[in-house]
Amino acid sequence: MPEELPHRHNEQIRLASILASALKGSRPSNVFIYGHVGTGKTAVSRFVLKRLRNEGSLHGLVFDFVYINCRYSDTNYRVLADISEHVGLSIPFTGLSSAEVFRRFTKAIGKRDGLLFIVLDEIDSLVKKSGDEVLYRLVRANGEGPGSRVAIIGITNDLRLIESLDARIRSSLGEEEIVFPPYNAEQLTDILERRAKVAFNETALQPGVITLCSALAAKEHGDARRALELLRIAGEIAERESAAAVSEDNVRRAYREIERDKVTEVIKTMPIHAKMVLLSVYLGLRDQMEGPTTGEVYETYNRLCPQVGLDSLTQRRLSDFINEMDMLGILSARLVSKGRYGRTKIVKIGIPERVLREALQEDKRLAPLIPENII
DNA sequence: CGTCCACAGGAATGACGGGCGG
DNA sequence: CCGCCCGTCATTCCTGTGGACG
Repeated sequence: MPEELPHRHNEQIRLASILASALKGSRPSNVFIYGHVGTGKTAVSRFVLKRLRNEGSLHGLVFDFVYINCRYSDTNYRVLADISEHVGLSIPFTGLSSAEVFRRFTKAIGKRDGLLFIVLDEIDSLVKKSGDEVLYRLVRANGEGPGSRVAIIGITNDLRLIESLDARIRSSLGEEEIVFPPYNAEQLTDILERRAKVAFNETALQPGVITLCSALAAKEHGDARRALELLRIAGEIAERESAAAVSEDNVRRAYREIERDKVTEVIKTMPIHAKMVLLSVYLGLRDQMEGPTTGEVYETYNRLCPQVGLDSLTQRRLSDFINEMDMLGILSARLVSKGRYGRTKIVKIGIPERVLREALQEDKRLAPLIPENII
């Protein structure tokens, strides 16, 4: 991790100046941070908070912060549990009512001094899945009792998130807003060059490698994390082949490899019914170029299930699977109306066929169902 | 211009595995 | 051990709907 965050100076200043009122002893505004993935939202927040904590201790003030990634803690309960554990409580992963956890949390925090910053990263996945109840509670956690107080920093990739929140939360959480613009290709190049200076020998990168990495990443909303990952994987590929230097071709291979690994990992960990749905879509694809409808997928799925000794689920459940995989980009489902002949979704595979086959083959239970020949 | 298809997707409900305090 | 509540997964029942057909 670098000591500095290039091209994010303005954002650091902005966030710092909002939070700095804590140094004067008052509770800083809650902050909402917007921006695409890999635009440095998380890094800047952590950086600023760490410095603020240090600065605070110089002035005899106690600042603490919890970082919670709401993609993994995506229920009210888990968010509360995570925060509570941070302040020294031990909370079982299930068993308590969330009201109880919240009560314990407010009690514990009342006994502490200072200010607790709660960073809720990827807050959109929490709100989408579990609503905004926790947010409401946390926002109101302040007035209750003396002792320490909380300030909330919400981070989201979804720019429209705040509209979907309850008005009371909106006004309180969105007291301040910061938007992180994506990095452009030039800035990405600069970031990569700084990092490459540390990570690679001077001659280890062929000309054009860094430019290609940043160009590929710039296409994906200026994702700096992706750019760095590309460079690293490309380096690993070159190393594996004991090449003298990383080539542009290595970068392109890294690009494909990253894509593939991400997808197979996701598919591997899916429940078997989801895999069966995926396979059904794949088989449906073989007959028609347009891709099967939900109904057709369900038919195939129903036919397949008994062959592996599985009870089939309902079509309602299956359509949830299709939607989930659509969100993940494994499938692409398009809502079409065929007028008199109904309204359905046309489902297609969103990943290279070979990748899909390999991922499905991993599961011994459905391997026998996968046909030899390709479309 | 209304009908009606083939679903989408929301809401309520229930089974299940689990932890809690008492 | 009990009664309670949790999250997760799944079912059942339901209302909503874009647009070709008649």
